[in-house]
Formats: sequence, C-alpha cells, structure tokens
Amino acid sequence: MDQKAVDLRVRRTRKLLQEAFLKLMAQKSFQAITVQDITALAMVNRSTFYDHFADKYELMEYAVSEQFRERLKSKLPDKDHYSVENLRALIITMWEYFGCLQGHCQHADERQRILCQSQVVNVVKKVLTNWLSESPGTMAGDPSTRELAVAVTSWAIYGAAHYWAENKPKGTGAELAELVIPILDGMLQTDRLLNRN
Amino acid sequence: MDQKAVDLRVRRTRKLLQEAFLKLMAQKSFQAITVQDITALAMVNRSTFYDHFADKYELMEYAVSEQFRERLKSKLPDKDHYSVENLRALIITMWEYFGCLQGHCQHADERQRILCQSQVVNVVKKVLTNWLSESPGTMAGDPSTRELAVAVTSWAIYGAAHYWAENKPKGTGAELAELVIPILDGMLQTDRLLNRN
DNA sequence: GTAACAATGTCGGGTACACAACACGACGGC
DNA sequence: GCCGTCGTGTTGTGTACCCGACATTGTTAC
Repeated sequence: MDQKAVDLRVRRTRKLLQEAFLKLMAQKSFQAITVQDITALAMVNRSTFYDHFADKYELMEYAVSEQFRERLKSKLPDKDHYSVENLRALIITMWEYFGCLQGHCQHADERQRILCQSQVVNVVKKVLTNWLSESPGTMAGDPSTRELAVAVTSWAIYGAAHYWAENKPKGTGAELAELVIPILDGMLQTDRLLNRN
Repeated sequence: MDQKAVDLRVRRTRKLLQEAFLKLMAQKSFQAITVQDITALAMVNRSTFYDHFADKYELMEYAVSEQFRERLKSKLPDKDHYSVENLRALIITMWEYFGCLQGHCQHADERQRILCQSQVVNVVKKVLTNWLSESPGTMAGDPSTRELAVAVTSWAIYGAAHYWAENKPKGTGAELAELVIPILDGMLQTDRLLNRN
C-alpha cells in the first residue's frame, strides 16, 4: 500500500477509486456508501477494489492521506528541509484541511472524522521525519529519539489545529501559527541540541 | 469501434482518452497536441492508445461523436420515436453544439472544424434512422429510400445550423428551429406517405 | 548534408484487471 | 420457520493493458 506503485494501472485505479469516494462523500454519509457505489462511479470492477483495499475504511484512509499530502506538497516552500516557514505552512494547511473536511463531508459523524484526522497526523509524521533526517548534522545516532520527537510534535500540531478549527471559527490560520510556532520550534530545536552531545 | 464495448476497461480507457483530449483542445491547437500528451494526461499507456484509435484524428472523431451524442440524449424528450418536438431539439442541439465547438476549441482551424461537424452529422443520421425504423407502419419495405431521406435531412439540418451559427450570432436556436421545421417535417412526412403506397 | 532529437507506430512477454460465479451474513416480508 | 434481496468478500479464467524495445518518420540545428 505505502510502497511505490509503479504500474500505471495501479496508480490510475487508486486515483479513480479515491476520486469516486470523495465525490460520494460529498452527497452521502459514509455508512450509506457501498463498495458497489464506489466501483460503479470509478468504473472499476468491484473485485478489483479488494486488490487494493481491504474495505471502504481503508480507502477512506488512503483518500484522506493522499488528498492532504497533495495539498501539503503544493503549500510547502521547500518540502525537503526543516524551517520555520515550512512549519508554519504545515500548521496552517492542517487547520485548513480540517475545515475542508467538515465542509466537504457534511454527513460525517464524529467517529470517522477522527479516523480521517489521524491519517492526516500520519502524513505529518512522515514529513517531519523526512525533515529531521534530511536536516544536516542532526540526530545521526539516535533514530528512536527522533521518532519520539516527531510523534510529540505531530500530535501537538494536531491538538492545536483541531482546537482552533472547533473553537475558533473566526480565527485565521496565521494567528494559530503565530501562537504555536514558538513552542513547536523550541521543541524541535532543543531536540536537535540534545542530540548534538 | 462503433460496436458495443462491453468490457469496463475498454469503456473507461476510451472515456479517459476522450476527456484528456478535450481538455487539451481547450488549451492547445490540434496540431500541437501529441499522442504522448493525451496518454499522459489520461493515465493510459501510449501503446494502448493504438489499440483503440489509429491516430489522434480518429480520437477526435470519437470524442466529438460521443460528446454530441451525450448532449443530444439529455435534450431529447423521447429519444426513440420521431416527433416534431424531437426534431426541434435536434436542430437546436446541433446549433448549440457548433457554437460550443467554436468556444471550446479556440485554436481549431477550418479544416478540423469540418471534420468535427461531419461527425455530428453522422450521429444525427443514426438518430434519424432509428426514429424512422422505430416509427410504426413506415418504410417496412424499402431501406434505401429511408437512407436517402435520412442523408438529405441530416445534411439539410447541418446546412441550417452551420449557417445560423456563422451568420446569425444574435439569433436563437428556437428561431432557427421555427424556420426550418416546416421544411424538414414536410420532407419526412411526404417520405412516409410515399412509402405507404 | 547529416547528426541529434522528438514523435510515431508496432511487437512480445508479463500482469492488473474484468467478469462470472460462489458462499456467507444481515435484513425484511410472508 | 422459509423466502428473496442486498451487500460483502473470495476464487478462477480470460483479456485489456503496461512496459520496454524497436524501426520509421519527420523536424530542427549545425
């Protein structure tokens, strides 16, 4: 699933299933969507669906991850290295996406909103891991410390974005970023310093 | 090509190629579009293209035919039988589509505009043939007379729609229909009467 | 002229996918 | 109870498609 899908057919099939699922989510509840609905709209045979996803939950996770990944990729100034600008874009994008999730999936209940959001966090974890491993002269020796820092930071961002999306409907992403960047940047910087010793 | 393409993969591939082609026509000239452009956008292997179309001209004909067919299907009150209302819808739809062709394919030259329009006439021929063969008690014995009537009527409609689109930019489709329906309906009716004897 | 390059059209071998058929559980009606 | 219907998940066989490589045909530049 996560590993590269080289074959054009594989990439295309997943893309078609993803798009069909997102379209259906805009007009139906997740429960009301059947695998048959998805495959019919995507023009993919139903049994082929199971070659890629165990069930519609797995497709939802995939669709959310990919959509957020795409969106993030287009917003990051330099996607390969850590910087405060990248961190700001990350925070704002996640907050925006949470709002978009609420808007796009009108019929989503609390349960699968959390499922979706946790997928977003997983994407952020990967991005942060990349940044820190690409960052020159940091954490050469201790990957487990890095994993911990990534997990803490990712979920911290989630907490901020989630709170802001739920409780501050008038707030902007920039405001949110200004509030939490000092904390997060501090975490990542001290982490780097610790590992230099 | 024309015969039914049952397999889902075939229908999907052609649909993807068609959509990609139409997207590219909106931003490039026909000459500037390569088969590679089309297949890349459609997420279809280039060699697969040649399993369906001999060249990009054939794809253009297919795309125009299908697009017009779809458009027509959604406009006809009763798509299976001849009636003046159907004839009116046919005339107006063709005229509208010619305008749409000019708008959508900005970079099209005169040569392939005619290629496209002749495909539209072919679709109209098939529709008229269907109508007359489904029409109860008409032309049971002489298909060649029917073919002739269909050809004459189809190209007559083309002449009207083409002229109206080119020379009467202020005109409406309804006006055009009112002008030519008497002639065309007369042709089809006398044709029927002739064949009753 | 010709050399480099890009797009076309074709072929063979491997594979992702379609299709049909199946078993299973969950419902709802009689 | 038994029934038909619907959605799910699995399996086997045939095929549409991918991919890479190839020769051919323009097209541009030197």
